[in-house]
Amino acid sequence: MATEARRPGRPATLEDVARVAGVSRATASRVINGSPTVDAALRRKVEEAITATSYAPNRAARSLVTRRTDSVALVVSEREQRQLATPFIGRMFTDPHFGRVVSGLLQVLRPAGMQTVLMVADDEASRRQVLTYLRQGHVDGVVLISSDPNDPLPRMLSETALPTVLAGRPGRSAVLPYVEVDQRAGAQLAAERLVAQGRRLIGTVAGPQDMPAAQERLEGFRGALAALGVTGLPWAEGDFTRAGGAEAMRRLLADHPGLDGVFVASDLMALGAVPVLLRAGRRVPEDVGVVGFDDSEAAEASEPALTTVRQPVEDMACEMARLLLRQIREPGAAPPSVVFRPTLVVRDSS
Amino acid sequence: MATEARRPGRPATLEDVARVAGVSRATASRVINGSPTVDAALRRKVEEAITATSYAPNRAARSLVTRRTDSVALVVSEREQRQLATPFIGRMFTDPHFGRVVSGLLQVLRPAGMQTVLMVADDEASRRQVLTYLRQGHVDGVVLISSDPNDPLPRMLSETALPTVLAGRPGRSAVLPYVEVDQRAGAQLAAERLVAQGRRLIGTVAGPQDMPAAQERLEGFRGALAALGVTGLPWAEGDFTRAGGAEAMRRLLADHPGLDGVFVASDLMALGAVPVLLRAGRRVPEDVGVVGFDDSEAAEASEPALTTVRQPVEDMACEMARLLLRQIREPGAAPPSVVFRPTLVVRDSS
DNA sequence: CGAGCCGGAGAGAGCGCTCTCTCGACGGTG
DNA sequence: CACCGTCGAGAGAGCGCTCTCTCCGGCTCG
Repeated sequence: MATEARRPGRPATLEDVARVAGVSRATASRVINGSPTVDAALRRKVEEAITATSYAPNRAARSLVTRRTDSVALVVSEREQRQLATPFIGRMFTDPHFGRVVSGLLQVLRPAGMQTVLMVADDEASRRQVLTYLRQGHVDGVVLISSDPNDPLPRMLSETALPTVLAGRPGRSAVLPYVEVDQRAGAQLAAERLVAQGRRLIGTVAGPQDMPAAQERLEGFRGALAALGVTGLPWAEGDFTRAGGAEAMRRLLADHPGLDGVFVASDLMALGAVPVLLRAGRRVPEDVGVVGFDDSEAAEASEPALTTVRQPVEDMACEMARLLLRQIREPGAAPPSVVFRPTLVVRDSS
Repeated sequence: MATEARRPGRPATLEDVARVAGVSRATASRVINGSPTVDAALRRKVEEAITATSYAPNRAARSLVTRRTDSVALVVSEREQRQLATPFIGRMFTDPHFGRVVSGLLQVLRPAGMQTVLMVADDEASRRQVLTYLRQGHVDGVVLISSDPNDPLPRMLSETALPTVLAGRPGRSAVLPYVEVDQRAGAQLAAERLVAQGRRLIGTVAGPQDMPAAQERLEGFRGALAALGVTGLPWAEGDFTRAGGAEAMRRLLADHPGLDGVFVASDLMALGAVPVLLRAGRRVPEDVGVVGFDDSEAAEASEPALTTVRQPVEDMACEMARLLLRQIREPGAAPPSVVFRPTLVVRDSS
């Protein structure tokens, strides 16, 4: 169209829009930012000009003056992977759980017009780099997913004034809002299920005991069993991987061959643990009942389908995004953390 | 430190650095951007000032004048998911394959100082939104991962001048560079393996035949078998999901109970197909050999461990990032597409 | 010894936008 | 009829940076 491309090859600017609409730049800006003090006729003209020039605001220019960027960082913080030969970045990315979190976040961030910048911190250097980036005001807020309980990033972030939300309670104390599932309540659901089925020789494959979530699942499970009159909980520690779950199950079974029920603190570990039981000649659920944790996709696909404690991961991620947006819009008071109630999903394994 | 924070609460600017170093803004800028025409003594002073003020350049301001943003978009384009009750964004995120791609991309982008912005296009509106964003110059380049062969986005992107790389060959013709594995060669590896084991009643669970990759795997497999003297390939179409693989396997087995070998066009489908065979009383690999495609993590974990055609996903993603960076640095000529050679990973299933 | 050259540094414009300040027009009031 | 308040619109500064242009001083060369 004739009105377009005053300067060849460059996208239209507000100046162009104003000229086409026959108004000042300020008025065009008012229309774009929804100011109420614009005459209806002029507003129409500006809107037409915007269409005619296919104008879209330059975020860099806007951000320069407003000090907002309309984007947030999704920071994935991982334990350093020194032992790997190939420099493999972001092992967490291949975890479907992570994908569910991303999906939930985008569900809220996208309609809010927020862009999401993906960053990984997996060693001292990258952590510094990420922090510098964040501190420099390139994003309005941060969602931090950390798999390392000793991660210094939460504390470092809490020292900046940057709005931040954590996925899960941080290992070290940091006064940042987080979103998490009630681990103890989840463990209690598992305990109640197994006991209700008449199982009494119950063990658990726990997660790494330096992670708060894993600790709470173990303690919560032990406490719930005790409340139900079952004491003396045998357990083995896995590392939240499939292989780790298998290994822990093997140890547990060797020490306690009479087990008739197992709470495995993650579905992924359960996926490793169940075959160990089967190969040892135990039928699941007839001989040994198994309850997992997460309700990941793997739970449904496993053989037999896994009875498991469901975390509403997507909902939790949505809530994280909402908490973050609230902090961004109302600076100052950090919103309270949110703890979700887990539910039990009964399938075949118990 | 005393020299910091000339203006309270705001990060240091180039002006601050210059003042602290006792030079002009221009010289400070030269040092930061590595201009060679700076006296060594001044350079030192500026570098000290940078440290003292913990200065980091404001990207918005820089981008405003350079028209570069030092960030690229990772656009995930998916078929519209109307049928879902909950607005579930980005089902692809939960696919470990996607995570591997992200990991590979970051491996190259991060050292290059490029930020990665995550975007999803899953319907007409979001596609337009994404395109507007991209066209406005908010990113220097685009990596497009599309699961929809009829996706209009590649064509739309090729009409912009924006550097772009596609993951996989696009369904519709678009003159954009892509990175992909040689599908036919992969299918040939599978055919050779099965035939070498003396199998002759060979079928295949193919992928959706509107996807080029799935087509080529089927045709490549058929062609390779023919070259080996095996003709008349029975096949069933799956949708690249686990359940779809199981369903297709069931149909295939019902029509051809005498099968002694199956090429399943993705590991995920194989994960569904193998249990169908086992439940039908076929031993794997004794009665029926199974070869998958992808060498996903699932392949190793499956029971029996899956013999599969390996795609070097991370390497391919690295290459995508490199192609993109090259386009960004040398505008004009789009680099050629790159096709990777697959390899066969022999495990237990065939 | 003076003209020309060149390396190195500073001055200053301007990228596209927002937002304050100013101004004009209009209508209601004393 | 003069005054004031209000509403809508424009003028213009300035966000932090890059980059061209200009200038200065020291060197080489005729």
